[in-house]
Amino acid sequence: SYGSVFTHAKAGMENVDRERVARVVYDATVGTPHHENETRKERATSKRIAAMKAKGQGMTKTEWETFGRRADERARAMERTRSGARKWLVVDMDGFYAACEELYDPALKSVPVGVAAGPSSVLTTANYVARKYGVRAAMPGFIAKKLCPDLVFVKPDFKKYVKASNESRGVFAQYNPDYIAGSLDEAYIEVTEYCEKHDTTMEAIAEEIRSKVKEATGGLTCSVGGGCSRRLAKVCSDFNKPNGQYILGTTRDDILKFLRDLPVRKMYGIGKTLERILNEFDIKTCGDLLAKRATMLALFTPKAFDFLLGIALGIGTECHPRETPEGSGGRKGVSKSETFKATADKAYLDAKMTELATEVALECQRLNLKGRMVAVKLKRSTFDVIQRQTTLAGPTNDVKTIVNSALRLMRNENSIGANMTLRLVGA
DNA sequence: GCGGATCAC
DNA sequence: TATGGTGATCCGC
Ligand SMILES: Nc1ccn([C@H]2C[C@H](O)[C@@H](COP(=O)(O)OP(=O)(O)OP(=O)(O)O)O2)c(=O)n1
Ligand SMILES: [Mg+2]
Repeated sequence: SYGSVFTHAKAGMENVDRERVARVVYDATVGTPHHENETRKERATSKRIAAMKAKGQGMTKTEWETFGRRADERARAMERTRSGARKWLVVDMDGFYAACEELYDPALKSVPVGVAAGPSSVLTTANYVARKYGVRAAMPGFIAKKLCPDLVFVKPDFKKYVKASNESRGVFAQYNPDYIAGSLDEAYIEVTEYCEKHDTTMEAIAEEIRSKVKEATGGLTCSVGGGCSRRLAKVCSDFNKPNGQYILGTTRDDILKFLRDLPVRKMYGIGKTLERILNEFDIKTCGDLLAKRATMLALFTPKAFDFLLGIALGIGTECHPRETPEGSGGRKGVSKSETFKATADKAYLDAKMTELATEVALECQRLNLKGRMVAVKLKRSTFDVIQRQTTLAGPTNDVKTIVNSALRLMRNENSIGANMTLRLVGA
């Protein structure tokens, strides 16, 4: 495994013994179905990389020069759209679920805490005491426990998180009622007008917000990033985490200097796989990304190229999504899924699917939404995921229609060849 | 339109 | 012993 998920830098994990983490994770995981599935996916990525490299090597010098010129032209075109006029803040709570739990049980503050449904489930987050051991979100509880035997598990309690979230949002609304709620613990706030009207700065507002959020939530800390786009503000929110802030200057110079040595993995939208692909082309930082723009143009799709070039230049996401056509839409899906002890028992799987599809339909009714498509998700005991979908005659939130479609989709798969042993179903 | 894959949180 | 749940997007066909 290239292991980037559990070993790459995250706030509060700068001094972690990464060798030890990698070893413990590997020892606990090697040979398991989950690990087999991970290596299968990695092989697929290797193949993808090989195809990209072959494409690059098959190109003539002239072709490369053309890509170079075109990439430069795209960069110049993007530069013409550069604007440092907007002011965005991103607020992100520190160790959110764990910090909420500490409010209700202050004794947890001094011990390592992981928030998970159980030791064989994965952690939704860990407090900063636990992070020193390499314990973090998305890590299975039993591995976290190996890294940190004193780890205390706390079960997630969403009521607490929704309450704290609402309290913090009350603060954000004071600066812009049209703030964008990312998740429960994160918000994008455009303060361009507020700064004008009140003759103030992002720095000052960030200080205020941090103080007011702490007050409003009864003690939760957050970190704030600021910049001239949502993308830059977002990456800055992590820069001085926890309980810190970083405001990036808004000139081209400020931005390119900041990006030059910033690992690409820090940017929203670049995950473990894309990081690995970029690394194969000797791209580790956003600065590398800019330097290798010709390679990017030659090997990635136009959309992916634009995305990467935007990251390299620090351009894009300056405006409120409301100002763009795509951004103004509402919710696009409702789903329920559940993991259980793997089984091929058709009666059990049918009952589970019926239960979940019913919940989806009722949730749609509650939200006053109708769906044009029903999809089911099946995860085999080998961890590979199968999705099947069907487009309905017309939009519906009728329980019978949705349940029957879901059952048909699942049974159809389950009748092909041998019965599947499943560990998860969803609709 | 469908299915696989990736990503964020 | 054991690896979550929800929502979204993109790509290739
Ligand atoms: N794989 C994940 C990641 C996060 N979360 C939940 C729990 C987190 O508390 C919350 C916020 O996610 P963050 O990425 O902001 O992480 P934290 O707030 O926990 O820590 P940090 O201080 O790094 O922001 O979302 C989750 O359920 N599953
Ligand atoms: Mg957070």
